[in-house]
Amino acid sequence: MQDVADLAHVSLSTVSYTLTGKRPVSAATRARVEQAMAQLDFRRDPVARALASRRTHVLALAYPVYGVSLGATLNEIVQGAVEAAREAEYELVLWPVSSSEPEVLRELAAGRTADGVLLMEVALDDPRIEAVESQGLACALIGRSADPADRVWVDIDFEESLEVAVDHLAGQGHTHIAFVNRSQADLDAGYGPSVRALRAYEESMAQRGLTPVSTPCDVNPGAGRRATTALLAEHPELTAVIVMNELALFGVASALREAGRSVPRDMSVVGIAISGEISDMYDHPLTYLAAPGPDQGRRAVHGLLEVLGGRPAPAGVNLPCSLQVRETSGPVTRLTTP
Amino acid sequence: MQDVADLAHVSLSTVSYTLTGKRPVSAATRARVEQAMAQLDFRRDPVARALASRRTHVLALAYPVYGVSLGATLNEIVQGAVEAAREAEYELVLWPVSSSEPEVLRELAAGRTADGVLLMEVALDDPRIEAVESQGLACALIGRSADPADRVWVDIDFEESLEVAVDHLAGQGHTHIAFVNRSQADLDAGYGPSVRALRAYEESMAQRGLTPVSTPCDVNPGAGRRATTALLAEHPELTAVIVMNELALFGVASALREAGRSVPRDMSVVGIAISGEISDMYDHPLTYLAAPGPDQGRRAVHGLLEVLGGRPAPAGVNLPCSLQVRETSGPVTRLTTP
DNA sequence: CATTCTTGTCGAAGCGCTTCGCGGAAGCGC
DNA sequence: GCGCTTCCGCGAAGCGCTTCGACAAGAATG
Repeated sequence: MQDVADLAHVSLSTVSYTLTGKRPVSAATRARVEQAMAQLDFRRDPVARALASRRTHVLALAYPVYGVSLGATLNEIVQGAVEAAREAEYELVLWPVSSSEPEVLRELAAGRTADGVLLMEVALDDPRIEAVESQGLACALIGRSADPADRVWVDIDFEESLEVAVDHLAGQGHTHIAFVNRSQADLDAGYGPSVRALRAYEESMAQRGLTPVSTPCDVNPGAGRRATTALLAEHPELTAVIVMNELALFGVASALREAGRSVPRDMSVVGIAISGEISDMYDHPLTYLAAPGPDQGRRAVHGLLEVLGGRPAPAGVNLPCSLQVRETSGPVTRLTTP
Repeated sequence: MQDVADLAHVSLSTVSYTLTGKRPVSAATRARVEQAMAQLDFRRDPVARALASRRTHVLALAYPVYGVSLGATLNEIVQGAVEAAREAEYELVLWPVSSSEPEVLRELAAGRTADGVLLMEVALDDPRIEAVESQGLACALIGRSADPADRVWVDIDFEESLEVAVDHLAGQGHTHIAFVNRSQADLDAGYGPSVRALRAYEESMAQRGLTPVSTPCDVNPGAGRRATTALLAEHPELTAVIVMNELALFGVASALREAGRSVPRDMSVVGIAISGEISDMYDHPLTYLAAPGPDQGRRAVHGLLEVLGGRPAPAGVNLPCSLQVRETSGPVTRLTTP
């Protein structure tokens, strides 16, 4: 940095000020400094900068490496977050921690190698929040906690999503619509998405005078197949199924095939809160409600930056999923005998 | 740190030396210092430490966030790496970068916020290697490059794995064994695992005078189903299939079910280089060659630390997969008519 | 007993930046 | 022409550590 200053015939502090913009620098000086920096291929040292300014310009995202979700949906969020961070000249790193080991997260936060932390897959009562905040770091939630007041959070509007899905199917004449949720364990743990989606599904059905039929389902194709097979056996009158479970979707497909139900002639399938990438992997082009993945990541980062900037903490948002009508949903064409 | 020194009646540098161990400190002094640290709940600042010592004590793992692999297998590697790093008092962070954007990686490396970088899913000619090394950072490869000489790498022994798989099946009387590989795109890109596994499969078959039958297959259940269906149509004499494709496995299962082939009575299935978690998700307990995931991560970290420590760069290793015989493989029970 | 090591500790000089206080040079009104 | 403010730039003091040279003791050596 001193070299740059010398070359531009200014003092070292002036170079710093042109870089940080924290004090005015005349256009002429700025030009000379920038020229010198380019000439010397100067890049300021993030470590020294962090030490002097007490800001690392790093945002950490607690990345759940334990557990078997399909990367795609998680990674869309990461991608959005990375982009948003990059635009704000922040660096985003992933901290590999399981949600069940808040102490590890606490240690990481104590090191203060990041200015703020993004938490994904937040449970209703998530110990990680306290772990981060106890170290004085800002934190933003992707998915929301039990008491989201006064905190930055970004979540999916499950209420609306299920309403839209049910509406789409009901509008096509379906009256027997099932819902395949995430695992029973999630439900028991009070994991937001499972709980809220189930409730929303039941309400949407009730409003139309329809009887809800739902089942929890582990996140894997085999479980999806078994759950669907069981559902069909018990409720042969079903003509549509809503699935909020990435991996189970594939099992649903095979169960339907085995049951001799063709899609969408005999049976409509709608995915909830999944990424486009998953839908592309499906047998037929899948009708689904696209998760606002990248946008979630982006907004969470923005929220976090607001907090870091000392601005009033913005409230949380529920982002809508957008309905993508493809080829797995259609009007009822075969009358079922209940 | 000065507070600790005062409380222990020693100088600041002595505190530092008891922490780093770079100079001898008498047992008595050490005890006093440690007591003082405990009393004050002192934790040294990683940022200041990094600035002064030019060592961040951080290892970065380039984490491929684009692309749809199933988290499980990737994450086993991460877990192993995290543990190994933690044991060595290093911190492991994930840098979210796609393998197709080496410039991003170069920028990250230029910031020198990590001492070394782990690269996963290395292609035969991977531009990321140069991107990292050009910035003077050490790097270790998980999967190996075209010219792995003089570099730290950890890979899976595909040669042995396929030999073991073929041997296991041939030993049970199978003579018509197919191989479902990863995508054609991987094969074209010269992605090590696909290429080496295919070659190894063909050699193992040839050695026994058997005719190899293989197919590339995109990494998703639908593709797996189609590939298997096609395989069975063209080679009805098949009685076994080896699958090196996590997601396709599930499609293989449905295709077999649809073709009326029961497993393992009519057909044996063996997974290659997959994690236990995936196998658990399979319909029946799957016979598979377990990827040495955690061990790969662990060894890569150790290798990287050796290099950082200035020790002679250890050569690479091919780690074996261990055969886990479960219920999807068994002797031929029905004679096929070719 | 003088000399050379060894061992344990200290003070001070950085690491590469940010930031604070200060002051010179314009620009302004009267 | 005088004080006044405003605009820019400078020097220096850190940020919280590591590390180097120096230096007392005591141990080992001849």
